[in-house]
Amino acid sequence: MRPDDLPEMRELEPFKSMREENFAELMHAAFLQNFPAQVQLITEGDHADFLFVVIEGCVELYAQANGREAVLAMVRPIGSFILAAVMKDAVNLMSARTTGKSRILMIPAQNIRAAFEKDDAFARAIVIELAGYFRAVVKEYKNLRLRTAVERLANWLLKYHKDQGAEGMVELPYDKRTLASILGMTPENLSRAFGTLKPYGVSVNGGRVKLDDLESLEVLAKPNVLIDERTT
Amino acid sequence: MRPDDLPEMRELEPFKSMREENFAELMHAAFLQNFPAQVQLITEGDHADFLFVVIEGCVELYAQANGREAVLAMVRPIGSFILAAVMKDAVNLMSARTTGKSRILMIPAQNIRAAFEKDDAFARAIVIELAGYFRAVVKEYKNLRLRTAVERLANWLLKYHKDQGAEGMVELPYDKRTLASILGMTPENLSRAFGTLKPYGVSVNGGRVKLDDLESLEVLAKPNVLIDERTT
DNA sequence: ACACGCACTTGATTTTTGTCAATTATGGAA
DNA sequence: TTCCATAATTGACAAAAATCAAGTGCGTGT
Repeated sequence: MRPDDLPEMRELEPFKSMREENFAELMHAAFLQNFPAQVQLITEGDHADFLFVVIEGCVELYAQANGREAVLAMVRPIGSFILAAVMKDAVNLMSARTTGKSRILMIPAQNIRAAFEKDDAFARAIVIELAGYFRAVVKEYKNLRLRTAVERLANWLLKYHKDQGAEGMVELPYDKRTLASILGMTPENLSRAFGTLKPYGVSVNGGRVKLDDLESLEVLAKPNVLIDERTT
Repeated sequence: MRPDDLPEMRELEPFKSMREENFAELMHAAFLQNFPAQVQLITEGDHADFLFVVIEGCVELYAQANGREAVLAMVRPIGSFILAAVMKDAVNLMSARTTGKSRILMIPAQNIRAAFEKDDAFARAIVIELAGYFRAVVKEYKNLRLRTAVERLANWLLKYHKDQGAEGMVELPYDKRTLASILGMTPENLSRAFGTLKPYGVSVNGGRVKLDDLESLEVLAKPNVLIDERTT
């Protein structure tokens, strides 16, 4: 790949802080691939051979055990995944599949690690990146431990409502079965959770959710910066 | 503090990789404190002013919301906590309290960040440290999402059984209410979970648990390296 | 338009987990 | 030792969530 094919990559942490020559070298080793929907990119337990960067489309990170499956996160442009496994030269803890047509940059793990050894600024940027990832999972964990399913949905709605301009409307970014799994519940339970939120001004119409009474929804949800805030 | 007061600190990642002068400087800025049991060391939401290193004793990391409380982790010698918050110069996502008499090293956050800027090897060691933390939380998250309470207990027993020499006996390292919270259940439920494990050769006597039928316990638990292994 | 498949919903039921209350250990301190 | 506070257990019950089984609705392709 040519280093200037993806100017937005250069703007992305942790690549922003890299020395030009190291960035160029990394990009030369990388592959930019187009994938259709529902392609398995990595499987949990496999060795992490690439760092993945989602340039376009959407990727679902999930895990399986005991006949159960859980969606752990969705990665949208421009976001990377399995950085921790790459840095530790270890196996993936999650699987990944595209949920729609996607354009994905694959950077060989050994090149990432080589750049990490060579480029001090890159190494430091990765610290901040990983610290952010760590804190994001801790928040997800707290969300699951400290809230019921209805509370998780209510807070999810408030968060995405703010993201989407806070105009009394939330557009669901994925289908409901995926949303249910992200929120740690079954699709049936998500339907019912929407039902219990009706008295709080929440009305669903396909992928559109109308929020008519934010005050009472917030009373129910009790949003918490130490769980819901993305940047904190 | 004198740099040679704690030789074991020097052996600990990420301090092992530090240049001698930087380590000495860090240690000079640090405080070694003795705390009795049940002392609140940090509170979630407060700014992270110190990196904590448990030298002796035990510290409980926990979080609260919606009138609920969850123990997220126990830190034993020699382990550190809130590294991510220190690196990001952010607020703590968890609270911490001593569970018994403890000796704790407190290193001012700005000194950690200064050493991080100055010492390239230290910066790189922190990457590995944080990547390990990240993967540990992901495993905890998967444990919670993909297993029932009884399965979590069964796997916890198998893990600690191996830790303690695999001699058919597990000594509980903390009281049962704490263990219950670590496993994401109520104390009442933990009692009942021990009850359901009785047919699988599990018998409890105070803080001692006897495992008489590891084979059938493993059939029930279905241990998974991508959840239960500490190092992977 | 029609039929088909699929996502979603709804209802009935079970399982799992939490809550409340009452007992029963258990481990110091006097 | 006895007493006391606390931890742990047990039972009855309630709530939350999962499961199973129909249904409904909706968009696509023919």
